[in-house]
Amino acid sequence: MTRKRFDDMGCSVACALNEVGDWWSLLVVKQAMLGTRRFVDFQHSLGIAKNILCNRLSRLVDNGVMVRVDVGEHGKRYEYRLTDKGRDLFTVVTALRQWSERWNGEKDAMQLVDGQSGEPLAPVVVNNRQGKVLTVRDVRFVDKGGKPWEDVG
Amino acid sequence: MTRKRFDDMGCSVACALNEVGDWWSLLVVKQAMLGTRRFVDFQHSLGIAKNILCNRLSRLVDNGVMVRVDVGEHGKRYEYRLTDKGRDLFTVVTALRQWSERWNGEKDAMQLVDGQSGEPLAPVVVNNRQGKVLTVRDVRFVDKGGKPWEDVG
DNA sequence: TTATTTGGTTTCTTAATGCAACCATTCTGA
DNA sequence: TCAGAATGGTTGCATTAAGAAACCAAATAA
Repeated sequence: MTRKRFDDMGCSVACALNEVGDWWSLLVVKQAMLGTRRFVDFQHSLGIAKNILCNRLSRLVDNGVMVRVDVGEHGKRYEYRLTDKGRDLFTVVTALRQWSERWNGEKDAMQLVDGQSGEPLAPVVVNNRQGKVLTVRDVRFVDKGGKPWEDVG
Repeated sequence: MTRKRFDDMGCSVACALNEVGDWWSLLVVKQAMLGTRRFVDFQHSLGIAKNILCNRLSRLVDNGVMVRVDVGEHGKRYEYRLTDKGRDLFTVVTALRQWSERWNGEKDAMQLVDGQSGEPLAPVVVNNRQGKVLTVRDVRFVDKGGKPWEDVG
C-alpha cells in the first residue's frame, strides 16, 4: 500500500505534482533560485531535516529538476544546481508567492524585484494569444477533437 | 513532534505551501476549476480516499480557498465551491500544467483553451512593469530597505 | 596532525496516507 | 408508501512519510 501515484492519472497537473507536489520540494527549488547550492546551506536556511533534504535532492535530481555537480578536489564536495527544467519553475514559484502575498499578507522579509530597475514585478497572469487576461471563467476544457469536456458523474 | 510548520518561516512561498502544499490540495482545486462541486464527484474523478478528501475539503474551507454551500432541501446535500481566493490559484495551476506539458509531454487528454476563440492559451510568464519577460536570472531579492539579500551561510 | 566541515545513513517516534467497513440522512423509483 | 440507492461522512487498521537525534567516513582547514 504505497502512496497514490499521480503520474498515471491522465492529468498534467497531477503529473507535475508527482514530481514537486510534496511539502518540501518547491521550497528547495525556491531556495535554489535564491542562489543556495550547498547541502548544508539548504539545511540551515530551510530548517529541514538532513534525511528529508537528502531524499528531496535525490528526487529532484532523478526528475531532472536539479543536478549534482562535483566541486571537490578529490570528490565528496557537491553543489546542487537548477537545470533548465528547474529554472522553468520560476513562474510557478512566483505565482505562488504573489498569491500568498495577496491573500495572506506579505509575510516575507524579502521582496522580489526587477534586477535592472529594482521595481517590483508585475502580477503573474494567464493570457490568451492576443494578450487578454483570462480568469478561470474565461476558459474551457476540450478534448483532442475540440469537443467540450464532460464532468465525471 | 508534529509536521514542520511553514507559515512562520518568514517566506511567502512557504506560507502558501502551508495551505496547499500537500499532495492533494491543488488537485482538488484544479478539479473544482473544471466544474466539480460535489463530494462524490471529487472522489470519483480524483480517485481519492474519502477520509483524505474530507480532510482536504475541510482544510481548504478553513483556509478560505473553498466554501461549503448547503444545497439540500432539508440539509445534508452540499456543494464545495471555490472562493475568490481559490479562483485566484488559476495562475498557479495553469503555470504548473504548462510546465508539466513542456517537460513531461502532454499527458492530459484535455486541453485548456480560450472560451471565446477556442485557441490554446499563451504561456504563463513573469513580467516586469514594462511588460518585459523575466527569468530567474533577471531578478534580485532585496530586503525592506532595498538592500540585496545575503545568502544564509 | 588534529579538529572541523561536508554529506550523508541509521534508528526511533510521530504524522500522513490508503483501504475497507460502517452509519445516519436523504432522495428515488416502483 | 416503502425498499433501496445515493450522499457525506466517521472509524479502525496497515503502511509510508516526516522529524529529531545520533552516528560516520571522507575531505578540508587550522
